[in-house]
Amino acid sequence: MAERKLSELEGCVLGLLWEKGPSTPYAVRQVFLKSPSPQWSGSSGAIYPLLERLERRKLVRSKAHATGQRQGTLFSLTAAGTSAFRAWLGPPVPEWVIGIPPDPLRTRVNFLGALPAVKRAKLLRAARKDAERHLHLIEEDCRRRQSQGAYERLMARGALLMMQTRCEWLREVAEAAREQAMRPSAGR
Amino acid sequence: MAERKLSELEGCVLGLLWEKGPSTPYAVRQVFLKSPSPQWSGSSGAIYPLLERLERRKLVRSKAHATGQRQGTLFSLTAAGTSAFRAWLGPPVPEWVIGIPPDPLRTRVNFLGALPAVKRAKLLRAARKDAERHLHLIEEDCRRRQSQGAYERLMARGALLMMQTRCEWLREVAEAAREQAMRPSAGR
DNA sequence: CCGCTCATGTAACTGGTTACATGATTTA
DNA sequence: TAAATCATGTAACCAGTTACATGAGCGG
Repeated sequence: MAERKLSELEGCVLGLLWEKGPSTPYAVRQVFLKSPSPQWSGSSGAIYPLLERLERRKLVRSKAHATGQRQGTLFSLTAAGTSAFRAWLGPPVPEWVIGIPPDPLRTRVNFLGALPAVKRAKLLRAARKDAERHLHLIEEDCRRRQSQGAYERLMARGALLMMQTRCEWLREVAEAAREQAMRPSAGR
Repeated sequence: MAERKLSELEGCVLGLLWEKGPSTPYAVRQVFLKSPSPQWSGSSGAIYPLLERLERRKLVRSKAHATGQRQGTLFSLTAAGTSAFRAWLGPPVPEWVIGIPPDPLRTRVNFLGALPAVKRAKLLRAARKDAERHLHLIEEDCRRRQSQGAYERLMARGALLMMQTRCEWLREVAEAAREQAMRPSAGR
């Protein structure tokens, strides 16, 4: 035993195979490409080698699969793959999975003082508008998923709650910035 | 012009130099090492080469700096570095910065159906406890930052709000899972 | 039949990671 | 002075990225 542990993307791909059954690499990619919050590009350069890796580790098995002239490969979970996937899921769930994920917007807010007041206001205005728009996207995605399983729905709901909080927080930030600008001793 | 654009970590490091003034690589590392939500390891293998990169691009300037027998380098922002940093901050802020950041816990919830009910319950119990603990950490960090600048505080507040939402969401998930378990046709 | 999109891949690069090495400084 | 840890670095590795290549299927 003592196999090298799965990367996050590898865990996800195993999960997709579990969820959707035997799939082509292309089908796997589409899930990532179409996701509303794309944490991975879903590029072929990521997926194809990854599946080969998993096959070498016997977590996945491949089967030739041709549609017409075009030939491809269908991948499915092995028993070992299934249990590796369950182990990846947890428990236990590692610390860093529980903790708050990194957020590039938060770090930018940290440095907002580096901008002249005008740019700062402009940034926040744009950010709030875009965030609001993104929120609608997620709401829609959430609604679309009502037909799916309980946990898919709960995941989507998680994204929704996060995005709502994000918007409220941005409102607070913008408000604070506005107050800041009123005071004479602003700007750096 | 048309310089290659800054990575997220590069932007952060420039920001730290802006915030703290001339710093040694070691000092920069400490910020990442001590951060309560470590999105980067802050390893020397990341920071030293990064600063060299930035120096080659003239965004940063280095100065020999010895304390006693030990010699090191002090890095500071150049004018070009300052404006590159401001440009990185935005506006405009790229889409993916606005959108909800990826969250490994959310993806795990998506696949929760793959676990037997007992493990699922156990996972959620542990996750909620750990999340609650993490929340306290962040609350504390938040309190500690009250003395700092407005935007540092707002960043910390953002983290706090997110973590609170995370905890509430986890409660929902656990509740839904409990209901699920009650119904006879559960488990896969 | 021409061009567009679908589907399957490969290759080069890169921004990080972990692990290791080394000498200075502090502490027991 | 021996052990710990501080501070500075280097080297090998790696999981992703973008960019490119190729042929199938299909709509005009």
